[in-house]
Amino acid sequence: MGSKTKRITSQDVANCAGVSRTTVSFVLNNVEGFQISPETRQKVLEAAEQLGYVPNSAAQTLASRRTRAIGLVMTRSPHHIASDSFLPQIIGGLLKVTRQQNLRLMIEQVSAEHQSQAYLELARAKRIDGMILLTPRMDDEALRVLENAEIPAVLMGHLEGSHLPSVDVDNRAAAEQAVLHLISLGHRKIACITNAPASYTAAPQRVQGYLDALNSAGISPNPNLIRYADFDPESGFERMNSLLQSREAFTAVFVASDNVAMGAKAAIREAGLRVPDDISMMGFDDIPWSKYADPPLSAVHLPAEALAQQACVMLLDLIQGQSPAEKHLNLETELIVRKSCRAL
Amino acid sequence: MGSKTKRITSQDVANCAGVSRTTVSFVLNNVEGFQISPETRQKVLEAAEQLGYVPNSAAQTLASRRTRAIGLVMTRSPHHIASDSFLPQIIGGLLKVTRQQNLRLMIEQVSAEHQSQAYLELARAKRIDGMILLTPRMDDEALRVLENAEIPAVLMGHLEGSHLPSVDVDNRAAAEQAVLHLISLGHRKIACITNAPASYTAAPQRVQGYLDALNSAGISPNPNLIRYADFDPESGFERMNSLLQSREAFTAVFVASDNVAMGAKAAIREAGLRVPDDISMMGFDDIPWSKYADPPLSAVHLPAEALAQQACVMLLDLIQGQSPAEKHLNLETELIVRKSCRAL
DNA sequence: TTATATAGTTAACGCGCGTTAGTAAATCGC
DNA sequence: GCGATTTACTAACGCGCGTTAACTATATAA
Repeated sequence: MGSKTKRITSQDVANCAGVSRTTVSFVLNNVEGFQISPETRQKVLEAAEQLGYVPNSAAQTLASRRTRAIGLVMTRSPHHIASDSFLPQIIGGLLKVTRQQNLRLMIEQVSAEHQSQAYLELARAKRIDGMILLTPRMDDEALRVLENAEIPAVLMGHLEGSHLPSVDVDNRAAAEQAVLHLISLGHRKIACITNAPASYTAAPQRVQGYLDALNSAGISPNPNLIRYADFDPESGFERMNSLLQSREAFTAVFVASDNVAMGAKAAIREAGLRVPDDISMMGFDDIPWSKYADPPLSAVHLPAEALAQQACVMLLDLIQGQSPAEKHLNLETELIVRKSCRAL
Repeated sequence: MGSKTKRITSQDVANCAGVSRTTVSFVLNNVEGFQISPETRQKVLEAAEQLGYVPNSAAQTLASRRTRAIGLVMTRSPHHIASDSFLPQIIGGLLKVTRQQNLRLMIEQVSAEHQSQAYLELARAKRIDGMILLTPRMDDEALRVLENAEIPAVLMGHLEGSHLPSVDVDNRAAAEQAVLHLISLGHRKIACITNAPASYTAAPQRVQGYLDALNSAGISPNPNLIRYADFDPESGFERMNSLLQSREAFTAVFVASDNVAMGAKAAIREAGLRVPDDISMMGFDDIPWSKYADPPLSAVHLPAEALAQQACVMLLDLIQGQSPAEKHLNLETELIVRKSCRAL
């Protein structure tokens, strides 16, 4: 355990086992097509075990041109990341796959300023074999560059007109379903607070679902009842205050993010109103805390872990040169009815 | 932008600029002690820019023996990670530092089974220059191995008897302060639900603070009022139910994790009781949602981002061979009084 | 004028490993 | 018993870069 022990290389293992380094490599990597006698194999494995040999991954990468690592790339600021109630589920889902496939997971945050270069450099530097892109923005020009490059990448979310493979839910349909539920309870004046600014694709999609639900019920949408939030509870708090102060009447609100909904609910409470007695609330995402909120929040369940896992699987296909079975995978959502909506 | 463009190496840059590869390396890495004429430097920079040269990090690592990457190592299961309301703050804090230092961040999850090897292999594989260890467990023998190895590592949390540098808060004192606040409001029958099983160091420390507060107020602790939760809201829900069903009387509860507290609060509500009217609740961590809970949760504020940043800074010192200024850094906590505790 | 320092640059080695082309010995067919 | 095959292994190259030692040309000192 001394600290001056030299690094153990495959050459050391070879010497110890009395074979060549090539043989060590063949044995340890289970290379097909080369015959290794059982006793030689055994000797090598024992030597490696005894010396505590761990291959140097930089050398492996350099020689094999594969890093065995993938990147999770986020475009949001560290501040927003800190209150992202969704991230743990994503990371948990990714870790499940990466551990089982013996991959490493790298977290990258690229800022809006140097996006155009960031993606490319990430892959060109060969730190990762491919990447999963979180919450893409429609105005992200760097993504266009990615499409023309040879870099394996999977989108979590959907980007209109992009050929990048993607994993997503049908945001529009899910939002429509949620709002239809409110309508079925008798609500007709329904407000909407988005999850994010309009430049993030999911936001307008969910708004569209909201509008479609209203239209299909013969309710003409009131633009004054729509607010665009910005991911965090603070923004939900503000937007709800804005709605309440607008003096537009509404009996229910569809908040396209549970995280934002937490803030919105606080604003309702501070205004002396109650959920669902005065205002019914429908969320979106079904984060782990929604179930324990007061009242328990009805919401569209987003299969976050499954999304992450599927994205990871697709990415692995891409890395291995196979185009994935489905280029744009849509996972199922589910409407979870709890106690935040009441019938009129 | 063709996909068949060969990788651009420093040799290409050298050829393009009409100099040697060595000169390219000197210019691009700003190596001291070698004089490069301004015009040569300029030529190299232009060539690199024009060709879109991005150094291959595997080759850099192999040659320089530095990865410019650090790892965040968690021992908890992917399932627990998914509901960790704390993780985003940690990652956000780390990203701030790593971006500014041009480092990469790797997320690792080591399972309890092969812990003993895991830490060592991580570093020996030279994927990372050092690591930050989250929520260490007291019975983690692999950590002992780390201490004797030459691997830069910083603990987030404290481990009794470990010489590993650490960043933490004074859990005992913070918990004591929180419970003293309850006592000052007149509570004398105070229950306690921990954040985690006793094997995670922070849990017993916070319990100790709870006990110290009671003792200093001349209240003899009731062991029947203590429950050990398991990180997530579910466990909080269960433990609170267990407390309520025990028929032991209590007017307040100290929950040593806001995340757990959310579940506990739901249990109280489902039992037909109210916070703070029937039971006052004091949390710990002050996660971003506590402020928006109903009622807003009083809690000890844990400077999560700052903890992450400090851990990162210490780790960088370690990697550069300097022992950090303070080996065991304790950051300040703050008692945030909101509306979940009432005076008796 | 000769020795010496300095500025500017490069040849060449090594980091640790994957992999191809090849070698030597054992086995086989007839 | 001799070439043809199979079995078991290895020498040697290259991945792309950092870095040391050396080399050339010019300026300075003796």
